Amino acid sequence: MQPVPAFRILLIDDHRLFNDGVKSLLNDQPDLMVCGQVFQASEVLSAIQRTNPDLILLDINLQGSNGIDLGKTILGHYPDLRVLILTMYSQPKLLDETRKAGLHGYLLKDATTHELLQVIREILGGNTYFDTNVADLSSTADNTFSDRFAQRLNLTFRELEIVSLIKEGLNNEQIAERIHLSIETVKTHRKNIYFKLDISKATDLVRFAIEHGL
Amino acid sequence: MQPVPAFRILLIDDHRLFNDGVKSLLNDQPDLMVCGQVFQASEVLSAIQRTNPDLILLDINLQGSNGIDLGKTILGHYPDLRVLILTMYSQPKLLDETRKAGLHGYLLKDATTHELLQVIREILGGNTYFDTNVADLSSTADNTFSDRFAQRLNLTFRELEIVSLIKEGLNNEQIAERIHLSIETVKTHRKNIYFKLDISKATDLVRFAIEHGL
DNA sequence: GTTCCCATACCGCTTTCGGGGTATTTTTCA
DNA sequence: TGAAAAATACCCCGAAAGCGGTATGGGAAC
Repeated sequence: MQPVPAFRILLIDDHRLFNDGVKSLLNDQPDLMVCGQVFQASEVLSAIQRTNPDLILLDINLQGSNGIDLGKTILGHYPDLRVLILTMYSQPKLLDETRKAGLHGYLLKDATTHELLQVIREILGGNTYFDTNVADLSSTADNTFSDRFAQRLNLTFRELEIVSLIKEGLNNEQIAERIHLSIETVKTHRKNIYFKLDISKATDLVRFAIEHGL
Repeated sequence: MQPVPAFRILLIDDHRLFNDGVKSLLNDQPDLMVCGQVFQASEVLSAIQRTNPDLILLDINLQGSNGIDLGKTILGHYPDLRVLILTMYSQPKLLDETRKAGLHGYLLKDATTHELLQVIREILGGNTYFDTNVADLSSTADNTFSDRFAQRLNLTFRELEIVSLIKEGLNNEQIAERIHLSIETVKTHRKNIYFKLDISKATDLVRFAIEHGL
């Protein structure tokens, strides 16, 4: 019936409806088939053994564990498997962890179906894909984000340092202590940062910093 | 072609993949059809007018706004519409809010497809359905991401609303205007939020909100 | 039917932030 | 070797946030 065997995909997501929905979407594709669905982290390894998948779609938010660690575990046992993280979390930190864990992709759940299919085929073809919508960094991120943003937004290194500390929740006094400056200097830097980013308060800065992975 | 016209269903969920998945599931049913998909709260009313649905499947966690309020608004404009909340949040309080808002159902996203179809038909038949699996999660604090729920569960609905507005960058005055409260009340809520989350300032809150997808 | 929680609202007081400046010393680099 | 940019530092002042209270009405819960 199937002239070329389809790629086998295992879905791991404790949201059954999402799981079912993706299954339905994927099974519409002639070259892809869902070989199994898992709703709990504990069942993953046995399901892999049973269903022999080529690719695993893995949610981060699993009951009892987190998807990135689970992905790492899976690769430890089955190094040839491809693993794509599929998540609602648009967090550069998580994307970074995913990359560092050696997983093959990170896609947001608000991607379109078309994007999902593209990414799946990309990964099955041996490439990786890390959603650029998570942060403004290209898929070939070899240099630090800071450098890129420093240039783009004309933030100096000192300013970036202070952005980072503000993001961490330090106030002017704490920042001054931490990097051995006068509070007044910190305030000056802060003012300059606000001016350059065209914002007016710390909450804006935190949002900006997190959204841009600073 | 269709001897009996199918019920028309409008999907509102900013997770496109979930949206597409459910669409695919529903369109497999002869008596149901997805008449439209909406990814943003702002587009809902015009989409209803355009697509003339019988039932709306509504996520709670829409960017910026919240599904329950949106559902209430929808019923205000279209009282004959049926609205089913479809959410990942297993919170009795939210279920309760849904019921009080006069919406017709509350189903968890980890329901099975079969359950979803059953519930949809139940609601289209004039009944309501409120998921009995909605558990008090206060006891299950085990995995990495449970803090997202655990901590969030301590926040009341009003508090969550204010968290969201603070995250958006509004100050007390603006929040007070937006949701028609006294500034003093907003300050009180803010204090309570800080206490519950064990933080002390707005930047901490923004970080918390973003990291936890609020 | 009383107790607890939530949402509402106010007061006073202190600290921090944000916006307006100015100014000196390094560093960079053309 | 100069000019520009970066880093440092200070002043004033008003606005906002944060912290300590107290209080009341309405539901929900038990």
